[in-house]
Amino acid sequence: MQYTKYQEEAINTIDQNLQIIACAGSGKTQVISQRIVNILKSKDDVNPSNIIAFTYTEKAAAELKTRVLKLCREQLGDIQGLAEMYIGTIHSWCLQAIQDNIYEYQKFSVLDEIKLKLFIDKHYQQIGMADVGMDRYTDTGRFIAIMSILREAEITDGKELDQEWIDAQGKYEQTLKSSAYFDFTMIMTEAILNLRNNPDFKNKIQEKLKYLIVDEYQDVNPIQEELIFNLASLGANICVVGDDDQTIYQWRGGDVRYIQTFSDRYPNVHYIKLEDNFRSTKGVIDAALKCILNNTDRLPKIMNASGHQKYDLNDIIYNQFDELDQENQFIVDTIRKVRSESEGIAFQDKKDSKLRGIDYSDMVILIRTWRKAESIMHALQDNNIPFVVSGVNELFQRPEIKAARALYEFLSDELEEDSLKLYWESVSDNIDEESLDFAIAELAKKKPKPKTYYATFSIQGIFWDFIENAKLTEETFFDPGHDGVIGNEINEVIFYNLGMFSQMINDFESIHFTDKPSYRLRGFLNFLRYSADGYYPEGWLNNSYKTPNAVQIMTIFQSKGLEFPVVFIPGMNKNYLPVKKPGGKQIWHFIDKELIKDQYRYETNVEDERRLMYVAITRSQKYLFVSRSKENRLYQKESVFCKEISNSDYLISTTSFDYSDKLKATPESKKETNSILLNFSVLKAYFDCPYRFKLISLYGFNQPISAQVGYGQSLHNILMEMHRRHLDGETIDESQIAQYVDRHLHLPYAHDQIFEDVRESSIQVSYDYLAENREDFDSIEYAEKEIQIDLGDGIMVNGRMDLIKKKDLDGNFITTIVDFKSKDDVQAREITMEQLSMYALGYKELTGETANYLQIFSLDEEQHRKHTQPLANDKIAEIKTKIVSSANDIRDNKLDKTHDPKACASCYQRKLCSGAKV
DNA sequence: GTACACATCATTTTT
DNA sequence: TGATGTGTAC
Repeated sequence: MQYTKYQEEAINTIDQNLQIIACAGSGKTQVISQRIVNILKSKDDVNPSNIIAFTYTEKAAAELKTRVLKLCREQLGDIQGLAEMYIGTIHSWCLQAIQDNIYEYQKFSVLDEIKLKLFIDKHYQQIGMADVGMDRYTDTGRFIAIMSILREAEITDGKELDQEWIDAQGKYEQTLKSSAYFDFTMIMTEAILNLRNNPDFKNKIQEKLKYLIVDEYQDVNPIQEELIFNLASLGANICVVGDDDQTIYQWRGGDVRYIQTFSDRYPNVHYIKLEDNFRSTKGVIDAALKCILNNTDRLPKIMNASGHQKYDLNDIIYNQFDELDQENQFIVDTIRKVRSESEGIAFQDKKDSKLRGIDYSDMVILIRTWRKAESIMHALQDNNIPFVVSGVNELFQRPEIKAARALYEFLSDELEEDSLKLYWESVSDNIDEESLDFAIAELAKKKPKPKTYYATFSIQGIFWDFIENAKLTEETFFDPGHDGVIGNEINEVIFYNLGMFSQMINDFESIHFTDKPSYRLRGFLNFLRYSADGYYPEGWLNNSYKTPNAVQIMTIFQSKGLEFPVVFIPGMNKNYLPVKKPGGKQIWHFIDKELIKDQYRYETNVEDERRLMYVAITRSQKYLFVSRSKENRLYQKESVFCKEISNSDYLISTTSFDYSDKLKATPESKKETNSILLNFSVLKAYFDCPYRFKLISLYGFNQPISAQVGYGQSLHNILMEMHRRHLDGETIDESQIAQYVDRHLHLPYAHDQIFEDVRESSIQVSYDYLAENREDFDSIEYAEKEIQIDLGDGIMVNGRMDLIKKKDLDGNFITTIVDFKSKDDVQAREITMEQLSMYALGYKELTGETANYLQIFSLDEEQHRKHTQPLANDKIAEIKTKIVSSANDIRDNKLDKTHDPKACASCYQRKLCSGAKV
């Protein structure tokens, strides 16, 4: 790999703080990755665990990780402990840090937006929403927004928050904490608080951290900057990378100023600009610059066209039409010109790669708002151009979702039996009538009575039973006459959507499981009507790891970081980009605008929107088609950005251009392998049965919640504290056990009596464990150790080992990997052993050593048993091969049924499966 | 050219 | 609920 002078300089600046301004297409990720490898290479006292790299999304993290690991393998060979390098989001680092170091937080889980909304509505009074004059349900979203702004933003100097809001904030956090929940903000505030006030915590972080790298630094908000500043203050070298022209997350409080003033706030900063764009032609770059130069608030910089892509006439076109249909027709015609039936325009991905014909998946249509997508989708569909869209939320229009909802309307007597039957018959003609009648009859028996015990009523269980009784499987919905959307058969789409419905039930019941059944049922229907609608995406893109060969339609936001040979930016009208402010109730109706420092950042302004336009244009490697037409009343006039880019000499208006004399080649999708990140439990499901994996991981069918949920995890946490404290040099004795149990035992769905019983038995189990194993404690090497395996080719597996023991038998070290099970399950033993041999592989990556024994330790109250097996010599190589081939099958969507009676017998998902053999 | 009434339309999304 | 476009009156 050839680096430019400035890239080289960035890679080699490792003893000084570093700020990199990286323009679009400047090879940023490659530079960061190479710099990390360079640190490991040239610093003898630095190992992977000394490095933390923050990215903004999980996806970006996976990409960076893959790149770093690849370079490490190439340049450093077999290096141990790479898993201990942190590459991930700020949030997950914080969560990991506090859960790893503060025992109380191990039982906590994080509420995502929809569950948080359910939780707040449930605890409306207690949580303080009523006190600030907000209405239940209708204002919840705004309450959430205010809670995050109050805690993530800064308060204007000299202003003070009203007491009622301070109280509400306190109540809100207290209520969440008492149920062992975090919201996204608390993860960060807790980490910062502990860095400041908890010396043990601070020391543990400080001991390790030597290099901190922050990608996408331009999008950092005040609380994140505070965390970064605190971490850097521990004495770490800090490197930030970003482009102030690509700040597009201001609605999260992202503040360009942090990157603009970095060197004022951090000492000894070396400043490097990467101004070579290797992605796009001179024409694309010129158009982008003509636009972004109108922003006043930016760091001075240039952008050179330094790549191999060459501008040709008619590459960049801007057209205006009178009618929307004409505009869409232009898009269709252009797609056909670029890629016709058998040939595509020749394109060269890299300087030295061979020519290939542009294919559908090389083209993207970028939109600012989702309402723009519909007419384009129709035009493409009518012209048989394959396309994929992600983020359309019309799920509740789908017949299978209406039918699933009807089950519960029937249960709560809002719907007649005949109507319910009609709903299901409209999903597919193939449903067996007799089975359907039977399923409905069984369903009718489950109507909740006033005294039904909550734990015997399960919305999820009812759903699964209905599917089983009605004999609904993926095959049922097969319909050769009915086209699914590209890449997916219609039956896959329907089953995916039913899986999404299962997800909705799970989200709801995870908050409301202990509600009285009749009340819970009503609540669920309201949830579907008022909250869930519009929140869950329709399933025709995300149900596979495979990217289909199709034109992609996505928002400009989603396109950040991607590149395409061909980019369309349609609908370029005033009020669309820059977007018009929406009406309706705003959070500023409830809190004083003046209160929040730089409040304007949370509202979009023209410069923010211009940055979006800039991001959109710079996605293109060569072809760029901007267009507009008069739509409805709001969209009559041309966007100001069109006038700006029209100043570029490279931009032409024409509909009669011709690509026929261009060099052609056979269409061929870009070869790129998506990184695939698996964990051990997902892989375990795959080993059992690939189709089971599909139902769980791709379709999202969730098993019903039970009153005992949490017991196994609690036991793990209790033992972990014992082991960890022993490792820290403390003496563990029986007198502490009750304390550990009370700290960790968390059964969110158990009533008082069950809780007491489980508490008693947990104490007993822990007591016995300690008595029987104390002697062994000195041989503990790790307790709850995160491991990660990199199998190359973008395949990564991660997981946690419960316990590693290393015994010194007179100079011979015997290593045993232990997995705790709360129940002795004879059937699952074999599969658990397989899981343990995966851990052995992880252990080898971590330490370079091969474990000797694998042990399953069952913590059954009646009989605590150990099953120990030696690790066979060839087992590690064997399991490695097995994981790689599994990962490749997952990538190719080869997820067939096992038909193995043994696997089917212990599979809960068999209720949804046509191939189950028991 | 401007003031005003009235009709029309209505974001993005990550953790 | 609020911003914008259109039509009308002056």
